[in-house]
Amino acid sequence: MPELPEVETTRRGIEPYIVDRHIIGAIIRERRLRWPVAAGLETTLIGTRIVRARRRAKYLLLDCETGTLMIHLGMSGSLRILTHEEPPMFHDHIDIILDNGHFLRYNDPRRFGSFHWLESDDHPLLNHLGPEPLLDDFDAEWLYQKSRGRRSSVKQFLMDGTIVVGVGNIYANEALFLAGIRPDRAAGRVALARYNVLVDAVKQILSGAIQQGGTTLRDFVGGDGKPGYFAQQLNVYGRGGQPCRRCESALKEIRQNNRATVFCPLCQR
DNA sequence: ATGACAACCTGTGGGC
DNA sequence: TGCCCACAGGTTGTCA
Repeated sequence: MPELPEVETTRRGIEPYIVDRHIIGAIIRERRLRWPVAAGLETTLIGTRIVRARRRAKYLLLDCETGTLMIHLGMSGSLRILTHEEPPMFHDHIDIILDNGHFLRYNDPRRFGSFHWLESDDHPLLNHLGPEPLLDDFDAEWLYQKSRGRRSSVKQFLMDGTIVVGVGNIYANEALFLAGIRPDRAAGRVALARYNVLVDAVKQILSGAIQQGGTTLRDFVGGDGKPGYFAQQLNVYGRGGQPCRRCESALKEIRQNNRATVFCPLCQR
């Protein structure tokens, strides 16, 4: 479920509890995630110290003295801090035990997430990622240049991780609404000036969602176990058939590449 | 190179 | 109440 704001919320939530802590143990109850968890990971982690918690795209990168633990939350993953030991609940697949008695606990019903240990700063999964949407190298010129000749929709283009990372289904819908662009318009037929508006919309939506602690639809919780509050500010996602907040006409819901798309046929062109 | 689609999973909600 | 189907916040790999 997590998109970039939810991953960033998680990172900020766990960071103060894990940075500068030594890992004294790890319990892996279920190794069958998106990719199988490496057999020796428990041993690899023991004794190392976490020096920093970074994010790249939707990956959490826990830099340790001896390497980097790369975590993806998939569709249904969450991480939280336990201040004391608690019996594992259903789908609590991984615990990382810290030297202050705290636990970092990973829960993931659908098991689309992943845990990788990186010896260097480099992994194939990180190699072909596009720019971070909140940094300056994500701009209209980049989108414009990458989109020329593309016949697929601008929404699909925006959700392509080689173009820009971190924009999932919710925020793609929201950003396109804010920018006034129809999601089913061909990416190659959006003018540079409109990509300028879209870039601003993406940045605005994502930073707003981070400020609100992410979007909780049914079960997302940040590192502190609390839900996010951005759902109340969604303009289109999950509102098919309901009135547009801007012009009151009925929002249209369609399906693009098997994902729900909602837009206002009047406000978005 | 691009694009469409299946695949990996479990849980939930709606319709009947 | 219960069953079945569609759908859910992601991403990769395969095939045309």
